[in-house]
Amino acid sequence: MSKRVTIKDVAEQAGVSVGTVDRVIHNRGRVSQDVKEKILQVMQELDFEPNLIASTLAFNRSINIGVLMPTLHSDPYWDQPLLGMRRAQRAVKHYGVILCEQTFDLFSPQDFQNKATQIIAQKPDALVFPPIFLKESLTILDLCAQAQIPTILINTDVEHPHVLSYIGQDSYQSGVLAGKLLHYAIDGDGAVLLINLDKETTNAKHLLDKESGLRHYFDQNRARALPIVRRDVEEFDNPGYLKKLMQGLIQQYPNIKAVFVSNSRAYKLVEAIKEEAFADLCMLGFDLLPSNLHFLHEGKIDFLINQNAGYQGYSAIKNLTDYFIFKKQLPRVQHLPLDIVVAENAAYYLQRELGN
Amino acid sequence: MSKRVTIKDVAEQAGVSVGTVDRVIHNRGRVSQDVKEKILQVMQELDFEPNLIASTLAFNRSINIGVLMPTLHSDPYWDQPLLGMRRAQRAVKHYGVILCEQTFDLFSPQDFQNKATQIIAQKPDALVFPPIFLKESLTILDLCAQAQIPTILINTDVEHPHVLSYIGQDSYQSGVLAGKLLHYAIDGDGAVLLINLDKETTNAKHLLDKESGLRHYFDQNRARALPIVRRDVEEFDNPGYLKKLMQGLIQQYPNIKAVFVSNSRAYKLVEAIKEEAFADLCMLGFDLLPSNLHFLHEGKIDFLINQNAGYQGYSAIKNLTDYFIFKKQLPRVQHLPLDIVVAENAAYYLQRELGN
DNA sequence: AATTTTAGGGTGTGCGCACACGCAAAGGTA
DNA sequence: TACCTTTGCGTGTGCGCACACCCTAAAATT
Repeated sequence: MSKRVTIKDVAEQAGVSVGTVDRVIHNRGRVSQDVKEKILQVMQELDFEPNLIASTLAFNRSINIGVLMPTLHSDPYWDQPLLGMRRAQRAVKHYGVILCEQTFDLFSPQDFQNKATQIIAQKPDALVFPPIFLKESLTILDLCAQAQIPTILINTDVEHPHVLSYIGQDSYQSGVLAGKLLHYAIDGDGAVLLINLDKETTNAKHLLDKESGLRHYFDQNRARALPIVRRDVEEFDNPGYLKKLMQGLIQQYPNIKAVFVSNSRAYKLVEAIKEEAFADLCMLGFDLLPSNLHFLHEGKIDFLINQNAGYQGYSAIKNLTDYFIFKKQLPRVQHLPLDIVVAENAAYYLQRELGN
Repeated sequence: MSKRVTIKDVAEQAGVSVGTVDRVIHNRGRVSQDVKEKILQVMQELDFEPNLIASTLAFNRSINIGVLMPTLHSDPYWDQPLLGMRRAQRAVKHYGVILCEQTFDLFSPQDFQNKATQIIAQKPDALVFPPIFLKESLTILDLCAQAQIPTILINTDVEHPHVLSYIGQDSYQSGVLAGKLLHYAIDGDGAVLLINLDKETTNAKHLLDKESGLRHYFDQNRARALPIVRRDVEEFDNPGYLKKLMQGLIQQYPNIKAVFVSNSRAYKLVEAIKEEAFADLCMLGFDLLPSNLHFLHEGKIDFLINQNAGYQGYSAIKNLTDYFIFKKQLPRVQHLPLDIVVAENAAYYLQRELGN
């Protein structure tokens, strides 16, 4: 039960008062050099570790975390990180962590910038956001640097000296992994259709990275390299269009055996073509959206790579708590696992995204 | 910044003192029925939530968690949960969580029982152990029930009314999942070798469950069902024996195309046969041991199913902290994800097992 | 009727730390 | 010499809660 060392013990041992020890701990000055050294030495000897529980209680301030995310329910993927953050907030609210949420239109860079400016004006203790729009995000990061607001990025990384930490997937490696899975799924040869269901306006860097990764995998494995057909589709909300596109592609490239949907919208493609004769293509997509899981269990989707969208948000808030309360250093980059999800192991991951 | 509601607020609002409110919160009696109801009502109205930080500080007691595990370094698999527990302890030590470790000989039921009795005699606040030996474990669980020591099981579940929670893999489902992976890996037909590298003395229930799962998968998918050849090998530490065994099996069943090693010892088999001509078999094993990872990256092992051994331990300690400090209910069964690990996504999982 | 018991409730202290404030001595200025 | 400023350090209070202890009046016992 060896009692823990307190600052009182340190004070006695060093022959000073607790106030002086406290000043040394917080570098608040008003201590002579020799007394300071003596105290530091005693802390070493006694292996003093401050009681963070008592510290948090006495500190008695709340930590306001600014959160800038796409509007809830505008896109099923983007709900997950926000919900993850709220779960995390519930878990650490005892430490006084509060979220200041601000949402923006997923397809409007202007709105993004406006809302970001608004939230910075509130002077939060930290800021979390996904840098969906590259140019605007750099501007915002400059503002944060100026206002000295530590910033965590999720989903997409951006090079900027002020970024405290990036939490998210390794897009390139997820492409490599997809290559491996397609490699297993396609017996013999065939072609792969790579399809980007996204609008031009959004930052597409992570999509390009995935493509590079996929190509890299096949380049490294010449023996079983597969030709890649690529299409970018902005009209992903138009099933008729998707259907015709696919019919045309299958006719043009009859050896297409697998489809790689580079983001979370695989279900949109499946919905559009599920009645077609060629619907038994091997299908690989991303993320555990309800619609994707539905088709995974139906056998219409073979693999989902889980980018842990919910956990990204959860982790961002937890990390900031560690940073502020427990004074932990954060690594510049935190790549989350790329989970290979098939029907047989989906339940566990889903539970993790929702619960906890 | 809406100030949080404290018990003082509740007391004032209800027209009583904080001591009375405190008695109601902890059900310590000495409060008349109507006053109690009044206070409960006020707590509802004000949405009072106790400040767990202050509560923990005032409580000022340590929580001793008894940990009963196989001796460190006797088996690489069994190191992981123990190390995970130590990591968790470091993360929650502020709450006064202390581990009382006791280790036993992995192959001696008698030693297990002795050490368990010893640790219970120390009256810990909770106990965590893997019920490796079924009969002895039931006895221990009876003792725990009698001494009112909440108990968490890891790695293997056991039916017993006193078990607070089981944290570990779903063995059956991991067999099913293995079936799916072998299904993908084997083009056309072939046979699967199922090999148990374990001693009879250890509880083999989870191995049987894995086999059932595997067979179930093939039964459900008649179209691509594969015949299964099964062997139990106790001499897994004898490479020469393993080599001869495999040579004989390949000769007898030339259509064996894949090997399913039902536990973490796949590396022992690979080491024994890596020079052989038939070493390009599809190999599936369990767990991220350094040796397994080595062969995964070398291409000698195709898939590892990660049972999250380290996280099991980590999670057990975290759960008990939640249980004691945050008064959370624990689910009776907590199945951890069955991660499909290939060379391309191994790094992330390894990081999680070590760091965090 | 006198005494003990008990129900019902209040008060005070401490958990370990953060921080404002007080206070003396040393140094500086008029 | 009288008066301010700075340096260096101690003291006291509060964070919200847990719990031991104290107090009063009513009920039970003798």
